[in-house]
Amino acid sequence: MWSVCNPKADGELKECAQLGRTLSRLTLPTILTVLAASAEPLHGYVIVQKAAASPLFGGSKPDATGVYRTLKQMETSGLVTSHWNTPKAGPAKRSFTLTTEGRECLRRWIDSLACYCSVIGELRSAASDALGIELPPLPHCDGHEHTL
Amino acid sequence: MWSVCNPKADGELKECAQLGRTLSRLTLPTILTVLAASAEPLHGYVIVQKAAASPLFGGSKPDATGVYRTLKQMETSGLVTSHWNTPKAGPAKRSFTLTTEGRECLRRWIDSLACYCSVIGELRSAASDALGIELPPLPHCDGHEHTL
DNA sequence: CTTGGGATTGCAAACAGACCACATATGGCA
DNA sequence: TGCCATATGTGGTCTGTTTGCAATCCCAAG
Repeated sequence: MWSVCNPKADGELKECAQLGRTLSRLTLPTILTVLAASAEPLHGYVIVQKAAASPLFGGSKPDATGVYRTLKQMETSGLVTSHWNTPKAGPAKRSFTLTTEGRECLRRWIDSLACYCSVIGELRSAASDALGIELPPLPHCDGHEHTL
Repeated sequence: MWSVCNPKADGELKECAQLGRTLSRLTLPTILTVLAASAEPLHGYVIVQKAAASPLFGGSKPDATGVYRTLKQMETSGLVTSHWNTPKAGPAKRSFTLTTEGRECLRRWIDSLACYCSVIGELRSAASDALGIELPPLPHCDGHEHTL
């Protein structure tokens, strides 16, 4: 059903922890990262493919609608620019390039992500504390071999 | 405006990374943890206070309405039980106790949180990779000294 | 003519978040 | 005595975001 990560069998988790599919606000930094990792401009469709390979989506493609929407919103806020390729052969494609601002934004996201991580980590350790068990080591989250 | 964590000045982050206030799905495990950490049953009002001290909310109280609603939903799904205290003096209070199922659920959440963490960590390292900078060490997230 | 890459819009269900109003109870202050 | 702040619990509404689905369009290859 959802895909962030699945340390246990599907069934066991479904019982209880209702995780969101996408950690719900991480699509944007994922797209930023995909773009930053690429030498050339990419068009939306390719971004969807690449994003699918990211840890966030763990192999299953995110809904293209959402990606296009995010991309548009990113353009209006200046994180990316786009231009149309209208090759003689093939459909028109819109290619997106990261702006300097976009790169800056991603740099900031690195800190934000660290905060997310530490908040979650603190909650996690508080939880195992409260249960009186020792903090289990981070399980190796499989289900997706990440190559962004 | 929001409070998860603020490594930089407010302004700088607001520009770009739109973090949600609550990482949006972590209220439930927070409540579970608060309850698990307490020897006696707690009533809603106290849970709100204690949750406010958790890393998630970083000092600012979550909306009480939401907490009560979550609590109710948790009861119908068997994670907590409640009973009314109607002391001679003082208003009636509803006290919540974690069930075995609730404790089990929290245990599962510990794994889920680990996954969140590792997904975010991977994204973070992919991002700094893509930017060609080295992974900055986790900044110390202040703004709240956590004592759940 | 169907399939598939590529982009976009609209809609609707779902949910989160912030309020507000209400119902009690206690204790303190003027 | 009357008013108010602080506890406590609950219901309702309003607004906004998420998000997935369906439908549309273009073009090319088979």
